[in-house]
Amino acid sequence: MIDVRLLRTDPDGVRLALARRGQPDLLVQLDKAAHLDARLREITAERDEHRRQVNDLSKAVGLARKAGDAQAAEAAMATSRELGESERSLAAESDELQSALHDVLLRITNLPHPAAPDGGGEQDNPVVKGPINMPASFPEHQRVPHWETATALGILDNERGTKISGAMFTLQRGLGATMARALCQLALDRNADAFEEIRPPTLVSTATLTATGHLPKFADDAFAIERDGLWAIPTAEVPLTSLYAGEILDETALPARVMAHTSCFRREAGSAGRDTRGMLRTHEFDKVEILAIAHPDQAAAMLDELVARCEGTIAVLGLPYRIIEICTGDLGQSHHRSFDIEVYAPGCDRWLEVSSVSWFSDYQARRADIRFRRTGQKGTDIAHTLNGSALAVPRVWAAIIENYRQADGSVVVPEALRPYMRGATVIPAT
RNA sequence: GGAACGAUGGCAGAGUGGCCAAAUGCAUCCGCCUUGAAAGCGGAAGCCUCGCAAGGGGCCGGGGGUUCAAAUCCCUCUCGUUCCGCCA
Repeated sequence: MIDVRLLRTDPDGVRLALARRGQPDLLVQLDKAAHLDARLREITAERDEHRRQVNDLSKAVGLARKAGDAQAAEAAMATSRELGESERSLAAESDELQSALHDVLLRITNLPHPAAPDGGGEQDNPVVKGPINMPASFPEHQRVPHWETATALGILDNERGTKISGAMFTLQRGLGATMARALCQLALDRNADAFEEIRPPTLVSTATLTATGHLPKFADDAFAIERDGLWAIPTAEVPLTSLYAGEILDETALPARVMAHTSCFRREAGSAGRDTRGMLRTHEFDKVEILAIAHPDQAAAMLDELVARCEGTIAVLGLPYRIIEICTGDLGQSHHRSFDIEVYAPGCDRWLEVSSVSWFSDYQARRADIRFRRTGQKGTDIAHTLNGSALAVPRVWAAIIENYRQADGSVVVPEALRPYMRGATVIPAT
């Protein structure tokens, strides 16, 4: 959530920042929030005054009783009873306003970072680095889509995956399955120098999925286990962000860095028929996520670090890649500033988004109530959260199959993965 | 799934209608002492919110109720612990 106080003290600034996203309705919601907030404060002040009087009278009753003055006690009780009536109705109104304001605020997006590039949508995202590792041209034998190569090699069996679970579920087998696991191991090992490995739950509560901004707006995108009130996580960002929810951290504990390898589940509602072949878009996939809970002053540098770490893993795999920055029109609800890493897949002839690194400012942390205490100072502050995909398996896996395909149809195992693949150097054509 | 007990400040833990924002201990911060530290001694200090301020209001797991007045009584939900049952 954005800070209501900022909306009070600098309404024009908030308005201008949000306007950069190019969604007129956001500004309507913003006005609604400002109006509700003003009304709420009016009512709350009035309610508080009534409460003060009731509190004073209650004390007076106790004192009068003790002094043996039954008549005075009785009089104070009568007055207090009357005040109680109006106090209750004011309190009810205040509660209503508060929950209405909360509902509106939950759906208002984060403010873009001033340096985030302006733009109307995906097509306006600028390339900020690369292409790197990009050959001048690709030989014909690399112009084969991964689903054809992998199926022929017997390492991808989507027919059976579909039999088991339905469309958009994949199944890797043999060295294909091993390579999927190897990719995760590589990503974990490359970040183990600074990140604590977590194995979080992959089914989470509604509160947890709300903290990251996935609810209430994007309920249709997540798999729900309604009977138990649980949701399947779309990314490890969800449980990792809530790791310290409701806690007050010591400033010296920041930045807190954690990582996790989990399955991720996405309904991909509305994308039926798109990218359904191969592994470009699936309901369930594996990913290693790295996440930091940082002091606001550390956040900008942390964003750079996360980008560098995610980029490093792609680079060590020898894949052609580039980095784009997400423009204001394409920025996700919770996002303050984001970079995507894209890998080129010659078989599909497409740039594939394989990693997204983002800074959420205090937007998620306010929802999750993650605070920190400055050493030697009173009070608490909201922390900042950042995260990035250290490695998302399916698209990287697909890009390897396409980029490392040889003329005989076999696929060379990238050097960096060999230690995790029992020494296999090639996935042989049978 | 059944039963019992529990949930209080950063942590531990008293408190069973008004004198309670709440004892005490640990941790924290400031000072004294010390070459420095520890120990010791003295002091400060919960969180949220409204307000320029003075000050006000709220918060004892969440929600509801009883009462002039609730951490305290009642209902309900959630979570935890232990025992039984089941089980990788």
